[in-house]
Amino acid sequence: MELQLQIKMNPKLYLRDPDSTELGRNIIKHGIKLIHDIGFEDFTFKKLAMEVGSTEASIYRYFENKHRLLTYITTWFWTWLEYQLIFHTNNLKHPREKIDIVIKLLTFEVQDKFIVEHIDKSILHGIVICEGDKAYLTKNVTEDNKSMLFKPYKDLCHRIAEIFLELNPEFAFPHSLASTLIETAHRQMYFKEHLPRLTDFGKSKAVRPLIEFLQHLTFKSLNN
Amino acid sequence: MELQLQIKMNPKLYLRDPDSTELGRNIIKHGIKLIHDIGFEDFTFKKLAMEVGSTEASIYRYFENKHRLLTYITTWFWTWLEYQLIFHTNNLKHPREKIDIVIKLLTFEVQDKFIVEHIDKSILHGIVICEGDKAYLTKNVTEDNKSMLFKPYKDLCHRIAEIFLELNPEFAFPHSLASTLIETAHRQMYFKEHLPRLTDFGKSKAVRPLIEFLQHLTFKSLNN
DNA sequence: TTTAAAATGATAGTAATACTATTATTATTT
DNA sequence: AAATAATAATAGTATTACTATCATTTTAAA
Repeated sequence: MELQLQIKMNPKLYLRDPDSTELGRNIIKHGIKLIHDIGFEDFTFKKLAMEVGSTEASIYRYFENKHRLLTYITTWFWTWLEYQLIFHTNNLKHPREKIDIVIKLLTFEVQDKFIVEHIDKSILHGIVICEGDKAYLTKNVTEDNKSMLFKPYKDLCHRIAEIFLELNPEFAFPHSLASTLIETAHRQMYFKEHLPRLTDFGKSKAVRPLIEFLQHLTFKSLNN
Repeated sequence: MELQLQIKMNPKLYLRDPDSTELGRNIIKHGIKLIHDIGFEDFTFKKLAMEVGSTEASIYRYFENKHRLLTYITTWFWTWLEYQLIFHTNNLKHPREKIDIVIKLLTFEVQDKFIVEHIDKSILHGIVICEGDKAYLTKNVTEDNKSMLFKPYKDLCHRIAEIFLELNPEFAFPHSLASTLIETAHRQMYFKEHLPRLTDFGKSKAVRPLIEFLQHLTFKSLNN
Protein backbone atom coordinates (compact mmCIF):
# COMPACT_ATOMS: atom_id res chain seq x y z
CA MET A 1 0.00 0.00 0.00
CA GLU A 2 1.32 3.39 -0.99
CA LEU A 3 -0.26 6.78 -0.60
CA GLN A 4 -0.44 9.60 -3.07
CA LEU A 5 1.13 12.66 -1.50
CA GLN A 6 1.01 16.35 -2.13
CA ILE A 7 2.83 18.60 0.26
CA LYS A 8 1.59 22.13 0.70
CA MET A 9 4.62 24.38 0.84
CA ASN A 10 5.03 27.81 2.41
CA PRO A 11 4.29 30.30 -0.43
CA LYS A 12 7.22 32.45 0.65
CA LEU A 13 9.49 29.75 -0.69
CA TYR A 14 8.57 30.47 -4.29
CA LEU A 15 7.34 33.17 -6.64
CA ARG A 16 5.07 30.81 -8.53
CA ASP A 17 4.01 27.46 -7.10
CA PRO A 18 6.17 24.85 -8.85
CA ASP A 19 3.70 22.15 -7.93
CA SER A 20 0.94 23.76 -10.00
CA THR A 21 2.48 23.36 -13.45
CA GLU A 22 4.33 20.87 -15.57
CA LEU A 23 7.28 23.24 -15.93
CA GLY A 24 7.32 23.82 -12.18
CA ARG A 25 7.45 20.11 -11.43
CA ASN A 26 10.19 19.71 -14.02
CA ILE A 27 12.19 22.45 -12.33
CA ILE A 28 11.99 20.52 -9.06
CA LYS A 29 12.68 17.19 -10.68
CA HIS A 30 15.69 18.24 -12.74
CA GLY A 31 16.82 20.69 -10.09
CA ILE A 32 17.21 17.86 -7.60
CA LYS A 33 19.07 15.77 -10.12
CA LEU A 34 21.38 18.57 -11.24
CA ILE A 35 22.26 19.83 -7.77
CA HIS A 36 23.08 16.28 -6.83
CA ASP A 37 25.23 15.75 -9.92
CA ILE A 38 27.31 18.95 -9.99
CA GLY A 39 26.93 20.32 -6.46
CA PHE A 40 25.16 23.46 -5.31
CA GLU A 41 28.09 25.80 -5.99
CA ASP A 42 28.32 24.92 -9.68
CA PHE A 43 24.58 24.69 -10.10
CA THR A 44 23.02 27.56 -12.07
CA PHE A 45 19.56 28.32 -13.41
CA LYS A 46 21.02 28.50 -16.89
CA LYS A 47 22.26 24.92 -16.69
CA LEU A 48 18.96 23.86 -15.14
CA ALA A 49 17.06 25.54 -17.98
CA MET A 50 19.07 23.48 -20.47
CA GLU A 51 18.16 20.26 -18.64
CA VAL A 52 14.52 21.18 -18.38
CA GLY A 53 14.41 22.37 -21.98
CA SER A 54 13.25 25.81 -20.97
CA THR A 55 14.85 29.19 -20.38
CA GLU A 56 16.60 30.88 -17.50
CA ALA A 57 13.96 33.60 -17.40
CA SER A 58 11.19 31.03 -17.01
CA ILE A 59 12.88 29.47 -14.00
CA TYR A 60 13.30 32.87 -12.41
CA ARG A 61 9.53 33.19 -12.54
CA TYR A 62 9.31 30.28 -10.10
CA PHE A 63 12.21 30.94 -7.76
CA GLU A 64 13.92 34.14 -6.73
CA ASN A 65 17.31 32.46 -6.89
CA LYS A 66 19.00 29.11 -6.55
CA HIS A 67 19.26 29.38 -2.78
CA ARG A 68 15.48 29.59 -2.53
CA LEU A 69 15.18 26.49 -4.67
CA LEU A 70 17.56 24.69 -2.32
CA THR A 71 15.52 25.79 0.66
CA TYR A 72 12.37 24.65 -1.10
CA ILE A 73 13.60 21.13 -1.74
CA THR A 74 15.23 20.62 1.66
CA THR A 75 12.12 21.94 3.36
CA TRP A 76 10.04 19.59 1.28
CA PHE A 77 12.26 16.80 2.52
CA TRP A 78 11.70 17.69 6.20
CA THR A 79 7.96 17.78 5.69
CA TRP A 80 8.00 14.44 3.94
CA LEU A 81 10.17 13.00 6.74
CA GLU A 82 7.69 14.15 9.35
CA TYR A 83 4.87 12.50 7.42
CA GLN A 84 6.84 9.30 7.28
CA LEU A 85 7.52 9.53 10.98
CA ILE A 86 3.85 10.01 11.82
CA PHE A 87 2.88 7.17 9.56
CA HIS A 88 5.41 4.68 10.84
CA THR A 89 5.08 5.42 14.53
CA ASN A 90 1.31 5.50 14.38
CA ASN A 91 0.63 2.14 15.98
CA LEU A 92 3.71 1.89 18.14
CA LYS A 93 3.31 1.83 21.89
CA HIS A 94 6.79 2.11 23.25
CA PRO A 95 8.89 5.25 22.68
CA ARG A 96 11.90 2.98 22.27
CA GLU A 97 10.39 1.59 19.08
CA LYS A 98 9.54 5.06 17.88
CA ILE A 99 13.13 6.18 18.32
CA ASP A 100 14.27 3.20 16.32
CA ILE A 101 12.01 4.39 13.53
CA VAL A 102 13.39 7.92 13.77
CA ILE A 103 16.92 6.64 13.38
CA LYS A 104 16.03 4.34 10.52
CA LEU A 105 14.22 7.18 8.78
CA LEU A 106 17.25 9.44 9.13
CA THR A 107 19.51 6.76 7.68
CA PHE A 108 16.98 6.04 4.94
CA GLU A 109 16.38 2.45 6.02
CA VAL A 110 12.60 2.64 6.05
CA GLN A 111 10.36 1.76 3.15
CA ASP A 112 8.87 4.93 1.66
CA LYS A 113 5.09 4.92 1.97
CA PHE A 114 4.34 7.93 -0.17
CA ILE A 115 4.43 8.36 -3.92
CA VAL A 116 5.47 11.61 -5.49
CA GLU A 117 5.99 10.99 -9.16
CA HIS A 118 8.45 13.76 -9.93
CA ILE A 119 10.67 13.61 -6.82
CA ASP A 120 13.42 11.04 -6.47
CA LYS A 121 13.68 10.82 -2.70
CA SER A 122 16.87 8.86 -2.64
CA ILE A 123 18.69 11.57 -4.61
CA LEU A 124 16.96 14.20 -2.52
CA HIS A 125 18.29 12.51 0.59
CA GLY A 126 21.78 12.77 -0.91
CA ILE A 127 21.30 16.50 -1.40
CA VAL A 128 20.09 16.99 2.16
CA ILE A 129 23.25 15.25 3.35
CA CYS A 130 25.67 17.25 1.19
CA GLU A 131 23.96 20.59 0.74
CA GLY A 132 21.11 20.74 3.24
CA ASP A 133 22.90 22.81 5.84
CA LYS A 134 23.62 25.52 3.28
CA ALA A 135 19.91 26.37 3.33
CA TYR A 136 20.26 27.95 6.76
CA LEU A 137 24.00 28.68 7.03
CA THR A 138 23.67 32.11 5.44
CA LYS A 139 23.41 35.74 6.41
CA ASN A 140 19.67 35.49 5.63
CA VAL A 141 18.85 32.98 8.39
CA THR A 142 17.07 35.43 10.60
CA GLU A 143 14.95 36.86 7.82
CA ASP A 144 14.20 33.44 6.33
CA ASN A 145 13.34 32.20 9.79
CA LYS A 146 10.88 35.05 10.26
CA SER A 147 9.23 33.97 7.00
CA MET A 148 8.82 30.55 8.65
CA LEU A 149 10.90 28.85 5.98
CA PHE A 150 12.42 26.50 8.54
CA LYS A 151 9.17 25.57 10.25
CA PRO A 152 9.08 22.02 8.84
CA TYR A 153 12.55 21.37 10.22
CA LYS A 154 11.52 22.71 13.60
CA ASP A 155 8.30 20.72 13.55
CA LEU A 156 10.19 17.53 12.87
CA CYS A 157 12.66 18.38 15.59
CA HIS A 158 9.87 19.06 18.04
CA ARG A 159 8.09 15.84 17.22
CA ILE A 160 11.25 13.86 17.85
CA ALA A 161 11.81 15.81 21.06
CA GLU A 162 8.37 14.77 22.25
CA ILE A 163 9.18 11.12 21.67
CA PHE A 164 12.33 11.58 23.74
CA LEU A 165 10.23 13.03 26.55
CA GLU A 166 7.92 10.02 26.40
CA LEU A 167 10.88 7.85 27.21
CA ASN A 168 12.32 10.21 29.80
CA PRO A 169 10.04 13.04 30.93
CA GLU A 170 12.83 14.52 33.02
CA PHE A 171 15.25 14.91 30.15
CA ALA A 172 16.52 18.48 29.96
CA PHE A 173 17.64 18.68 26.32
CA PRO A 174 15.03 17.04 24.09
CA HIS A 175 15.24 19.59 21.26
CA SER A 176 19.00 19.81 21.26
CA LEU A 177 19.25 16.05 21.23
CA ALA A 178 16.75 15.89 18.38
CA SER A 179 18.58 18.43 16.22
CA THR A 180 21.87 16.77 17.12
CA LEU A 181 20.52 13.39 16.09
CA ILE A 182 19.28 14.70 12.76
CA GLU A 183 22.48 16.59 11.98
CA THR A 184 24.70 13.79 13.22
CA ALA A 185 22.95 11.14 11.14
CA HIS A 186 23.59 13.14 8.01
CA ARG A 187 27.05 14.35 8.85
CA GLN A 188 28.30 10.90 9.83
CA MET A 189 26.95 9.51 6.56
CA TYR A 190 28.87 12.22 4.74
CA PHE A 191 32.04 11.56 6.71
CA LYS A 192 31.66 7.83 6.20
CA GLU A 193 31.71 8.33 2.46
CA HIS A 194 34.17 11.20 2.07
CA LEU A 195 36.25 11.52 5.25
CA PRO A 196 36.05 8.09 6.85
CA ARG A 197 38.82 8.82 9.33
CA LEU A 198 36.37 11.05 11.15
CA THR A 199 34.23 7.99 11.88
CA ASP A 200 34.61 4.39 13.02
CA PHE A 201 32.55 2.87 10.24
CA GLY A 202 35.11 2.13 7.55
CA LYS A 203 34.15 2.74 3.95
CA SER A 204 31.89 -0.29 3.48
CA LYS A 205 28.33 0.32 2.34
CA ALA A 206 26.88 -1.11 5.56
CA VAL A 207 24.81 1.41 7.55
CA ARG A 208 24.50 -0.95 10.51
CA PRO A 209 27.42 0.56 12.50
CA LEU A 210 26.09 4.07 11.98
CA ILE A 211 22.67 3.01 13.18
CA GLU A 212 24.24 1.46 16.24
CA PHE A 213 26.17 4.61 16.95
CA LEU A 214 23.04 6.75 16.69
CA GLN A 215 21.08 4.36 18.89
CA HIS A 216 23.87 4.32 21.43
CA LEU A 217 24.10 8.10 21.48
CA THR A 218 20.37 8.58 21.84
CA PHE A 219 19.49 5.92 24.35
CA LYS A 220 22.50 6.50 26.59
CA SER A 221 21.70 10.15 26.60
CA LEU A 222 18.05 9.57 27.48
CA ASN A 223 18.40 6.95 30.19
CA ASN A 224 19.25 9.03 33.19
CA MET B 1 52.22 33.65 30.36
CA GLU B 2 51.49 33.62 26.66
CA LEU B 3 53.37 31.94 23.86
CA GLN B 4 54.26 33.29 20.48
CA LEU B 5 52.83 30.99 17.88
CA GLN B 6 53.48 30.33 14.25
CA ILE B 7 51.57 27.55 12.61
CA LYS B 8 53.13 25.83 9.63
CA MET B 9 50.40 25.28 7.09
CA ASN B 10 50.14 22.71 4.30
CA PRO B 11 51.61 24.46 1.20
CA LYS B 12 48.83 23.05 -0.93
CA LEU B 13 46.51 25.48 0.79
CA TYR B 14 48.07 28.51 -0.84
CA LEU B 15 49.97 29.66 -3.93
CA ARG B 16 52.22 31.97 -1.94
CA ASP B 17 52.63 31.62 1.80
CA PRO B 18 50.50 34.37 3.35
CA ASP B 19 52.46 34.14 6.57
CA SER B 20 55.67 35.24 4.86
CA THR B 21 54.69 38.78 3.92
CA GLU B 22 52.91 41.80 5.27
CA LEU B 23 50.35 41.67 2.46
CA GLY B 24 49.79 37.98 3.07
CA ARG B 25 49.11 38.51 6.75
CA ASN B 26 46.77 41.38 5.87
CA ILE B 27 44.87 39.11 3.53
CA ILE B 28 44.33 36.66 6.38
CA LYS B 29 43.52 39.37 8.88
CA HIS B 30 41.02 41.30 6.76
CA GLY B 31 39.79 38.11 5.12
CA ILE B 32 38.66 36.78 8.47
CA LYS B 33 37.00 40.05 9.34
CA LEU B 34 35.25 40.43 5.99
CA ILE B 35 33.97 36.85 5.77
CA HIS B 36 32.60 37.26 9.26
CA ASP B 37 30.94 40.56 8.43
CA ILE B 38 29.28 39.81 5.09
CA GLY B 39 29.24 35.99 4.97
CA PHE B 40 31.15 33.66 2.69
CA GLU B 41 28.66 33.85 -0.20
CA ASP B 42 28.93 37.63 -0.56
CA PHE B 43 32.64 37.68 0.13
CA THR B 44 34.81 38.39 -2.93
CA PHE B 45 38.51 38.99 -3.51
CA LYS B 46 37.65 42.36 -5.01
CA LYS B 47 35.99 43.49 -1.79
CA LEU B 48 38.86 42.04 0.21
CA ALA B 49 41.36 43.93 -1.93
CA MET B 50 39.54 47.16 -1.09
CA GLU B 51 39.75 46.41 2.62
CA VAL B 52 43.39 45.45 2.44
CA GLY B 53 44.21 48.43 0.21
CA SER B 54 45.59 46.21 -2.49
CA THR B 55 44.34 44.69 -5.72
CA GLU B 56 42.36 41.63 -6.70
CA ALA B 57 45.26 40.32 -8.77
CA SER B 58 47.61 40.51 -5.80
CA ILE B 59 45.29 38.40 -3.68
CA TYR B 60 45.01 35.80 -6.42
CA ARG B 61 48.78 35.37 -6.14
CA TYR B 62 48.25 34.06 -2.62
CA PHE B 63 45.12 31.99 -2.98
CA GLU B 64 43.65 30.15 -5.92
CA ASN B 65 40.16 31.25 -4.95
CA LYS B 66 38.04 32.24 -1.98
CA HIS B 67 37.23 28.66 -1.10
CA ARG B 68 40.92 27.92 -0.61
CA LEU B 69 41.19 30.93 1.66
CA LEU B 70 38.26 29.60 3.70
CA THR B 71 39.91 26.20 3.93
CA TYR B 72 43.15 27.89 4.96
CA ILE B 73 41.65 29.79 7.86
CA THR B 74 39.44 26.98 9.12
CA THR B 75 42.36 24.58 8.94
CA TRP B 76 44.46 27.09 10.83
CA PHE B 77 41.75 27.10 13.48
CA TRP B 78 41.82 23.31 13.89
CA THR B 79 45.58 23.33 14.24
CA TRP B 80 45.43 26.08 16.81
CA LEU B 81 42.69 24.19 18.69
CA GLU B 82 44.82 21.09 18.83
CA TYR B 83 47.73 23.13 20.23
CA GLN B 84 45.43 24.55 22.86
CA LEU B 85 44.20 21.08 23.70
CA ILE B 86 47.72 19.72 24.09
CA PHE B 87 48.72 22.67 26.21
CA HIS B 88 45.73 22.60 28.53
CA THR B 89 45.55 18.86 29.05
CA ASN B 90 49.28 18.54 29.53
CA ASN B 91 49.30 18.08 33.28
CA LEU B 92 45.91 16.50 33.69
CA LYS B 93 45.72 12.95 34.97
CA HIS B 94 42.12 11.99 34.60
CA PRO B 95 40.48 11.72 31.15
CA ARG B 96 37.36 13.21 32.67
CA GLU B 97 39.18 16.47 33.21
CA LYS B 98 40.61 16.35 29.71
CA ILE B 99 37.15 15.96 28.23
CA ASP B 100 36.01 18.97 30.20
CA ILE B 101 38.81 20.93 28.58
CA VAL B 102 37.81 19.68 25.13
CA ILE B 103 34.27 20.89 25.65
CA LYS B 104 35.35 24.22 27.03
CA LEU B 105 37.72 24.69 24.12
CA LEU B 106 34.95 23.96 21.64
CA THR B 107 32.66 26.47 23.31
CA PHE B 108 35.50 28.99 23.54
CA GLU B 109 35.49 29.11 27.33
CA VAL B 110 39.22 28.57 27.76
CA GLN B 111 41.79 31.33 28.04
CA ASP B 112 43.86 31.46 24.86
CA LYS B 113 47.52 30.75 25.56
CA PHE B 114 48.93 31.69 22.18
CA ILE B 115 49.48 35.06 20.60
CA VAL B 116 49.11 35.57 16.90
CA GLU B 117 49.12 39.26 16.25
CA HIS B 118 47.15 39.32 12.99
CA ILE B 119 44.47 36.73 13.77
CA ASP B 120 41.40 37.58 15.84
CA LYS B 121 40.54 34.15 17.20
CA SER B 122 37.15 35.10 18.54
CA ILE B 123 36.00 36.26 15.09
CA LEU B 124 37.67 33.23 13.56
CA HIS B 125 35.67 31.04 15.90
CA GLY B 126 32.53 32.74 14.63
CA ILE B 127 33.51 31.90 11.06
CA VAL B 128 34.17 28.28 11.93
CA ILE B 129 30.68 28.09 13.41
CA CYS B 130 28.88 29.72 10.47
CA GLU B 131 31.02 28.83 7.48
CA GLY B 132 33.44 26.11 8.58
CA ASP B 133 31.50 23.18 7.17
CA LYS B 134 31.53 24.77 3.71
CA ALA B 135 35.24 24.00 3.53
CA TYR B 136 34.52 20.30 3.08
CA LEU B 137 30.90 20.25 1.87
CA THR B 138 31.87 20.55 -1.78
CA LYS B 139 32.39 18.41 -4.83
CA ASN B 140 36.15 18.79 -4.24
CA VAL B 141 36.22 16.95 -0.89
CA THR B 142 37.90 13.87 -2.21
CA GLU B 143 40.59 15.75 -4.07
CA ASP B 144 41.17 18.19 -1.21
CA ASN B 145 41.31 15.27 1.17
CA LYS B 146 43.99 13.60 -0.94
CA SER B 147 46.00 16.81 -0.69
CA MET B 148 45.74 16.38 3.09
CA LEU B 149 43.93 19.68 3.50
CA PHE B 150 41.76 18.25 6.26
CA LYS B 151 44.56 16.60 8.19
CA PRO B 152 44.46 19.09 11.09
CA TYR B 153 40.76 18.41 11.57
CA LYS B 154 41.37 14.68 11.54
CA ASP B 155 44.32 15.02 13.91
CA LEU B 156 42.21 16.95 16.38
CA CYS B 157 39.45 14.41 16.03
CA HIS B 158 41.87 11.56 16.61
CA ARG B 159 43.38 13.21 19.66
CA ILE B 160 39.94 13.63 21.20
CA ALA B 161 39.11 10.05 20.30
CA GLU B 162 42.18 8.88 22.21
CA ILE B 163 41.05 10.74 25.30
CA PHE B 164 37.68 9.00 25.02
CA LEU B 165 39.46 5.65 24.87
CA GLU B 166 41.40 6.53 28.01
CA LEU B 167 38.11 6.82 29.83
CA ASN B 168 36.56 3.79 28.21
CA PRO B 169 38.96 1.53 26.27
CA GLU B 170 36.04 -0.61 25.08
CA PHE B 171 34.17 2.24 23.44
CA ALA B 172 33.36 1.36 19.84
CA PHE B 173 32.87 4.83 18.31
CA PRO B 174 35.60 7.17 19.56
CA HIS B 175 36.14 9.00 16.26
CA SER B 176 32.47 9.35 15.45
CA LEU B 177 31.81 10.65 18.92
CA ALA B 178 34.70 13.09 18.58
CA SER B 179 33.55 14.47 15.23
CA THR B 180 29.98 14.55 16.53
CA LEU B 181 31.09 16.49 19.59
CA ILE B 182 32.98 19.04 17.51
CA GLU B 183 30.19 19.49 15.00
CA THR B 184 27.49 19.52 17.64
CA ALA B 185 29.23 22.15 19.74
CA HIS B 186 29.34 24.49 16.78
CA ARG B 187 25.95 23.67 15.37
CA GLN B 188 24.18 24.07 18.69
CA MET B 189 25.87 27.44 19.19
CA TYR B 190 24.61 28.45 15.76
CA PHE B 191 21.09 27.20 16.49
CA LYS B 192 21.12 28.87 19.88
CA GLU B 193 21.75 32.21 18.22
CA HIS B 194 19.72 31.90 15.03
CA LEU B 195 17.21 29.06 15.39
CA PRO B 196 16.75 28.69 19.15
CA ARG B 197 13.72 26.43 18.79
CA LEU B 198 16.09 23.72 17.67
CA THR B 199 17.71 23.81 21.11
CA ASP B 200 16.75 23.99 24.78
CA PHE B 201 19.03 26.86 25.65
CA GLY B 202 16.87 29.89 25.09
CA LYS B 203 18.45 32.94 23.54
CA SER B 204 20.39 34.15 26.58
CA LYS B 205 24.13 34.60 26.21
CA ALA B 206 24.88 31.90 28.79
CA VAL B 207 26.88 28.98 27.42
CA ARG B 208 26.43 26.95 30.60
CA PRO B 209 23.42 24.92 29.34
CA LEU B 210 25.22 24.10 26.12
CA ILE B 211 28.26 22.93 28.03
CA GLU B 212 26.05 20.77 30.21
CA PHE B 213 24.40 19.27 27.16
CA LEU B 214 27.75 18.44 25.59
CA GLN B 215 29.04 16.96 28.83
CA HIS B 216 25.90 14.91 29.23
CA LEU B 217 26.10 13.62 25.66
CA THR B 218 29.75 12.71 25.93
CA PHE B 219 29.90 11.15 29.36
CA LYS B 220 26.66 9.20 29.04
CA SER B 221 27.87 7.87 25.74
CA LEU B 222 31.23 6.84 27.15
CA ASN B 223 30.15 5.21 30.38
CA ASN B 224 29.03 1.82 29.23
C1' DT C 1 -16.67 29.16 -28.82
C1' DT C 2 -14.72 33.19 -28.42
C1' DT C 3 -12.10 36.17 -25.61
C1' DA C 4 -9.31 37.44 -22.12
C1' DA C 5 -5.80 36.24 -19.07
C1' DA C 6 -1.91 33.83 -17.83
C1' DA C 7 2.25 31.27 -18.72
C1' DT C 8 6.06 30.41 -21.56
C1' DG C 9 9.80 31.10 -25.02
C1' DA C 10 12.98 33.89 -27.33
C1' DT C 11 15.94 37.34 -27.08
C1' DA C 12 18.54 41.06 -25.21
C1' DG C 13 20.84 43.42 -21.85
C1' DT C 14 23.30 44.82 -17.27
C1' DA C 15 26.16 44.59 -13.25
C1' DA C 16 28.92 41.69 -10.69
C1' DT C 17 31.90 37.67 -10.17
C1' DA C 18 35.81 34.93 -10.94
C1' DC C 19 39.30 34.86 -12.83
C1' DT C 20 44.09 35.73 -16.30
C1' DA C 21 47.54 38.64 -18.48
C1' DT C 22 50.70 42.55 -19.05
C1' DT C 23 53.56 46.02 -17.77
C1' DA C 24 55.43 49.52 -14.80
C1' DT C 25 57.00 50.39 -10.23
C1' DT C 26 58.69 49.50 -5.78
C1' DA C 27 61.10 46.61 -2.39
C1' DT C 28 64.50 43.19 -1.24
C1' DT C 29 68.54 40.44 -1.70
C1' DT C 30 73.19 39.56 -3.51
C1' DA D 1 74.69 48.72 -7.92
C1' DA D 2 72.52 45.15 -10.24
C1' DA D 3 69.51 41.52 -10.27
C1' DT D 4 65.49 39.48 -8.46
C1' DA D 5 61.14 39.31 -6.60
C1' DA D 6 56.78 41.33 -5.15
C1' DT D 7 53.26 44.50 -5.83
C1' DA D 8 50.21 47.97 -8.12
C1' DA D 9 47.76 49.48 -11.97
C1' DT D 10 45.25 48.40 -15.64
C1' DA D 11 42.81 45.78 -18.92
C1' DG D 12 40.32 42.09 -20.49
C1' DT D 13 37.34 37.57 -20.77
C1' DA D 14 33.85 34.19 -19.68
C1' DT D 15 30.38 33.19 -16.60
C1' DT D 16 26.92 34.25 -13.19
C1' DA D 17 22.92 36.32 -11.50
C1' DC D 18 19.82 38.51 -12.54
C1' DT D 19 15.80 42.02 -15.17
C1' DA D 20 13.10 43.55 -19.14
C1' DT D 21 10.49 43.17 -23.39
C1' DC D 22 7.60 41.17 -26.49
C1' DA D 23 5.67 37.52 -29.33
C1' DT D 24 3.47 33.09 -28.95
C1' DT D 25 1.20 29.39 -26.85
C1' DT D 26 -1.76 27.45 -23.32
C1' DT D 27 -5.41 27.75 -20.05
C1' DA D 28 -9.58 29.56 -17.99
C1' DA D 29 -13.78 32.48 -18.06
C1' DA D 30 -17.73 34.53 -20.26
